[in-house]
Parts: sequence; C-alpha cells; structure tokens
Amino acid sequence: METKKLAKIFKALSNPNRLELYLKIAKTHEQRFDAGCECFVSEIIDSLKIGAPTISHHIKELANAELIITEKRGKFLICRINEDLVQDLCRTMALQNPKDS
Amino acid sequence: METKKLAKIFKALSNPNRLELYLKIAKTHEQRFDAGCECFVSEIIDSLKIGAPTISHHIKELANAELIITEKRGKFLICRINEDLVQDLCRTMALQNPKDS
DNA sequence: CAATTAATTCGAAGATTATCGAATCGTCAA
DNA sequence: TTGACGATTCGATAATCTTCGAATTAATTG
Repeated sequence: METKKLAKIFKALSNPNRLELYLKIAKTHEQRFDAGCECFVSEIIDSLKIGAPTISHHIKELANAELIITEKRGKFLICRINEDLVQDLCRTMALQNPKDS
Repeated sequence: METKKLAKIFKALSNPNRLELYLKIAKTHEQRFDAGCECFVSEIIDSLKIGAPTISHHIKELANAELIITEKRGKFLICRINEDLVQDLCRTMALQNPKDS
C-alpha cells in the first residue's frame, strides 16, 4: 500500500471520536455478522457526545479512507466495515520477524 | 487497549513524513534483526525532505505513542520498533469474523 | 398535504499541527 | 581545548482539523 494512502487511513482513525465511531461500527459488524453487518448511524449518535453534523463529517472521512462502506437505505445510512482493507492494514503493519508468537 | 491511547497511536502514524519515518525504522528493524534492530536517525535524515528539527519532533511523537523505543548512544540516537505494541495493535484491529482467510 | 425525522451542507470559531530557521547542547576527535 | 557534527529546543507562521449552530434536503408518517 502506498504511504500516502496508509497515512490517510491512520489519520481517519486518529481522532478519538472518529475512532470510537469506527469501533462501534466494527462491534455491530461482529454482532450482526449473519445479518450483513449493518449498522445504523442513528443508533450510534446518542452514545457519542458530539452533534449530528460532526458525525456526518466523521463518517464521510472514514468512508473516504475506505475503512467503511456506506449505503443509503431510505432516510437511514448504513455502515459496514471494509474487511479487505482492514486485513490489508494488519498485514502491512505486521513485522517480518515477530518476537516469538 | 483504551480508545484514547489507540487514537494517539494512530495520530502518530497519520502524518505522511512521520509514517515514512516509522516505516524506515521498521524496515531497518527487519534487516538488522540479528543486530538488535538498531536504526540510526542520521541515516534516515537524508532520505526525507524535511529538516532535522522536524525529524526530532516526529521521533519524539512516535516514541511518545510507544510505537518506537529510543536510546541515546554517544551523539547518535538509536530507534527500535516496539514489537509488543505493534502486535497488540494488529490484534485490536483484526475483525472477529474474518471473511475467509 | 403537513409534520416529523435522519442526515447533510454551509460558514465560522477555536484549537491543533507541521514545518522552518536560529540558537543551543552534548559528544567526539584533532 | 577547539571545532565539527548529531541532535534538540524555541518561537513563529501557515495550514489543517474539530466542532458547532443554522439552514436545508429527503424520506416517512399522520
């Protein structure tokens, strides 16, 4: 992966609120694995201490970094983790000579 | 890992120059696995397009996020990857229901 | 249709960041 | 001891980021 794109991904996760947003989506992702890993933004909004406009902006950044995939369903927005990218990310970060494992 | 600390780690990797710095240390880490994974900052400084003060600042941030471990040897600074943290990071990021693998 | 609800857009304010040049510190070698 | 070199500190500036409130859009419900 290019350094520039990698930095963009990390930047998307560098803000505490945005990271928490991502983690909540990831958690829902796991819980609803059989149901297509859907996560409604409206469910998340109450558990964070930031307003709707900010959340909207953060989600756009996560999607822009390709960490999540969004889909509009009616008036709701559905978010899913981009599994491929996350796996790529882990592979990139992992060291070639792990301590013992 | 706490969300706040996790965000700090990602923030440390969110700047392209700082990320490149980290990746160079990681690369040297692998190449010199038998020699204690040492990396001299003075070797890196020429390959990046930023000045020494900025590099000094970036290294401090990487160390502050515990991504690297630094050690002063004479007038040189030696950097090593904090393997434990990186492995922790990968474990935190990995999804519970991987696609197929 | 009118009201409601989820989400977005816009503009602005305040905070944080990246980077630099100049000056300084500490170590080593001549 | 003096000079050179690696690294750091400091102060400043330009750029970017986070967040908000107000207004808007789009979809659903009464």
